[in-house]
Amino acid sequence: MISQEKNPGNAAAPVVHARAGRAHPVTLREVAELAGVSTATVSLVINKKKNARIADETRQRVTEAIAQLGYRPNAMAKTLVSGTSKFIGLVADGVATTPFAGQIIHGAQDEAWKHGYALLIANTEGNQDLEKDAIAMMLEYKVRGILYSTWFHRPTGIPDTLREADFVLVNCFSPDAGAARAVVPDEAQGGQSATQILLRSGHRRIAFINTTTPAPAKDGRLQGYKDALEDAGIPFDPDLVLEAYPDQEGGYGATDDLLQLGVSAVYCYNDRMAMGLYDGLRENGLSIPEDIAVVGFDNQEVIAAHLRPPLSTVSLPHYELGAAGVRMLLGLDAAPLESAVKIACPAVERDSVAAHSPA
Amino acid sequence: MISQEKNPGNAAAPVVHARAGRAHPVTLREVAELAGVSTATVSLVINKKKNARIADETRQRVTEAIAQLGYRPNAMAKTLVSGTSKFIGLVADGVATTPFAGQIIHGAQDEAWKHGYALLIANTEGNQDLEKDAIAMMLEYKVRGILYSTWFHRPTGIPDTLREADFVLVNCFSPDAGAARAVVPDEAQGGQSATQILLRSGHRRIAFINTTTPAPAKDGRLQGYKDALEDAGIPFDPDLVLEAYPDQEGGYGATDDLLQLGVSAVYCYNDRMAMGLYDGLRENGLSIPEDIAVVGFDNQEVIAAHLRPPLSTVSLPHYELGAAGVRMLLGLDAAPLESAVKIACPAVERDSVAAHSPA
DNA sequence: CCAGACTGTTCAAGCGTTTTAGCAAAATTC
DNA sequence: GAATTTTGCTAAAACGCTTGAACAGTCTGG
Repeated sequence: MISQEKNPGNAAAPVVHARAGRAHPVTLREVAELAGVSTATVSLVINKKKNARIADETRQRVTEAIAQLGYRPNAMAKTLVSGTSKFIGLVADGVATTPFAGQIIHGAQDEAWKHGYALLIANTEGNQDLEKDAIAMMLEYKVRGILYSTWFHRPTGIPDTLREADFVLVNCFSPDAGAARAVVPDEAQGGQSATQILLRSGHRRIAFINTTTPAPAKDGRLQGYKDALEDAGIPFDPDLVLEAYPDQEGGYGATDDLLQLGVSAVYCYNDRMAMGLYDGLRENGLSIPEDIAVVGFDNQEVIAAHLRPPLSTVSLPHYELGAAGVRMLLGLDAAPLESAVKIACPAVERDSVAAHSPA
Repeated sequence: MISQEKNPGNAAAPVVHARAGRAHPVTLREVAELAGVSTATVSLVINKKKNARIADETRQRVTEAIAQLGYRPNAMAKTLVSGTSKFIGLVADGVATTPFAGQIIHGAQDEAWKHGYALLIANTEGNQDLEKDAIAMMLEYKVRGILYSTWFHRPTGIPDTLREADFVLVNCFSPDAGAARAVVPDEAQGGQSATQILLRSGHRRIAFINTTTPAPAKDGRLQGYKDALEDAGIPFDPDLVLEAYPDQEGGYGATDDLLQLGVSAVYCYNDRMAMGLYDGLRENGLSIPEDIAVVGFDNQEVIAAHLRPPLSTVSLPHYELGAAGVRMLLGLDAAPLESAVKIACPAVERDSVAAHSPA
């Protein structure tokens, strides 16, 4: 029963070069002939048109012919007729390159698929020419629309050619409001959630190590921190906000300054920083969360879930961004032109913050 | 100069819903009419056919008409005529989900693009039905071929429908040799390189913490370790090989056993394990690389490059796998059917192994 | 038993290209 | 100056499918 049936009559055939023997792909006409009907009828059967009146017996015959011949519709021909394909383009400046941003692809893919669309992706690495070519290609393939995405949340220009298609910005937005539909993560809410994890655990004096790199995330995450403090009735103290380069080294390097602050908890701009900080804290003989509680941001699985102790953080909703982008493109979600739609960054609590430990 | 020109005559037009005003995409015929020639001529000009004899003046006129109308060829129509599209399908069981495996997409994309092909991707999460649909879709779109890839190196079955296309296995292979072209990482060479990093640094007694999970990587990486030792004239000692679950917790958990061994260096099955081991070692007051040298495997950037100290490791060549897969598919690289082509896993030396420190 | 309404199916035009064969005019040859 | 070649361009078929109009039959109701 070793899937032999597929290749009937190949007794002791020599190793037929992998590519099966479909010299001439089966067409509608051939199916029609075998079933003894017109191509129109076959088409009607295949597409299950509701207004089509087809005798059961005929339908049966056609179905059999299709199976027997192993017929596959030619999507290109279909598209030619209909004018638009079942493709959604995804041009990215580096989602494939970046570990977690890949989830944008994943989310977009799943959602697109759900609605019968396939993803056509192009990774441009920020190369403008490549980008232009990629968009042109997508246009030529008559994509339903294009998702223009960036690997980190930022403002972006909109290539002229992009305007020729229906498009949505994902994880980025146009500086001139009203210029384009867009979906981005809600940095402020995320920052607020992160801070609240600490607040809920009883901490009152909380440091924030922000990034040195200017970006919507820098402002948003800080704003969220302020919002959370305000809600808790704690005055914002600018001295508790440090800045460092947003990677492990930056976090590690901020250790000393942080320790000067006399805080019981710290919220880091991202998980990588937190990872570096773990090392710094440990070197100072401090333990997490007993001596100091830590939360990160991004929820970079490979890191956050496996640090010792596992890091409480807030998720950058890449998957959702991709999915929402598709829904927006297809007009399933509301898509205000005035401003970007914000997707929540849900908190992910792990063990770097004690259940309840007033300082 | 704010990219206004594109939409001429829109004085104070109301917010025209994003989608530009291309009611009827420009066709070849329209270009032909404007240029005062036949569609055949326009086609000839566009495709720069070498045998085509076109007067410079005509060519000029056509080119202008194209520019003026903003004509874009309809790729679907083209494909209909030619029979195959400029698509290469990539079906993956989880490359988008997995951080670094995303590089397979990236490599495939770049290489495909280089040859004028675009990537059509489908992430199936291992779902067989989805996979079948994905392949069917690709077949319907007349892809040039399909790359069938897995997120970790493993043997795989070949879906029947896949056989209808030209295909190459990427990061996986068929258990029945000779059944399919495939490209995989050279685990043994990688393991050997990893071990050699340690050997070169003067270590003689080297432990290997292998994974508990059966996989080609498990066997290959062990084999490489043995090979390296043999080359160095060091007898293989099975007692120096431990096993643990291949993540941070596994590495951490292996610390005690490792310390019993009295080795000066350890080679971990992967970077995540090494990361956990770092913690375990540190807790025992040991420092890396002074007290014990460590090398990992995979070169998971986010981790390896940013541990303290940065981890020496060996790269899993995902990008290359994707690229090689495409080349193989297009017949640019030799593609033996007997066995999978192996791609080297290059060593990446960082600071977790001292330059030269005989135990 | 006939007009009208269904039912089941086919005709044929059209989607936007590519491409081969062929035609008229211009250039070249002898 | 006729014969031949070359040049520049076009007609039209083909690619595989969809779809609205049209056409025979078969039913129904009066």
